[in-house]
Amino acid sequence: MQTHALISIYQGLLRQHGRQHWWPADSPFEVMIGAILVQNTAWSNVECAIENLKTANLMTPWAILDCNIQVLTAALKPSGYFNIKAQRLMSYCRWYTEQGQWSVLREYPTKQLRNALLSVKGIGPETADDILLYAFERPVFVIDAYTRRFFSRLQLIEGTESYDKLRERFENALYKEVTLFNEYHALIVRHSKDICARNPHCVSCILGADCPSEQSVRGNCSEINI
DNA sequence: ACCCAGGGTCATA
DNA sequence: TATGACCATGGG
Repeated sequence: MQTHALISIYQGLLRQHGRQHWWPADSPFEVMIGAILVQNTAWSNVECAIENLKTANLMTPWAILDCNIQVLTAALKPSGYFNIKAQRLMSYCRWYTEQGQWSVLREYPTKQLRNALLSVKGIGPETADDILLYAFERPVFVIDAYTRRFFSRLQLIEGTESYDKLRERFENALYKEVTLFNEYHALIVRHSKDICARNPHCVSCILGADCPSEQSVRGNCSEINI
């Protein structure tokens, strides 16, 4: 993976979209909840569910563990997969409180914390990395569907590589800085939703001046020079 | 009416 | 290891 290409793409995204200030949440625990609820789901739906949780006073792991599963399920309805996600929140909160919650977990080395997260049923590699990066502020590079599509259109990856292989490639090519990884992933998501989401041929729109968004929406984006 | 969204698990081959 | 079915709502 070429470091220079990744940096210039990042700079292009940042210039076009500005800082994203992720993750949109009031607390690290809310980040964790959001990371589980957003699995294969539009964020706008997750926002509704999080509002429901706040209204029902269910934004602490203890409140969730104590509540009726049907109450939890009802609150999660707008985010889809509500039966599964209610169970995933429960099992996550059980793990989280039994491990000693924030004050204990924050002391774990990143690798150990990642393995611990992956041991929870319902937490896969991407959700674990969302939590590591945006709640625990560890320098891990999140790989999601947008990231695969974006970089495979730029022909910098094949796209079918394993999750961990891709993650290591990006992490090895960049300075392991939390703020860089935070903004980079947020910018890829923002960019993908904003401009390229429904256009299979839009590979770029990265250098805003070369590829105005209106043009890209019509499918006429020019190839980017990295 | 379709398609997709900031995935993960489980059953099969 | 690698596909496929399943989970379910809301917006384009």
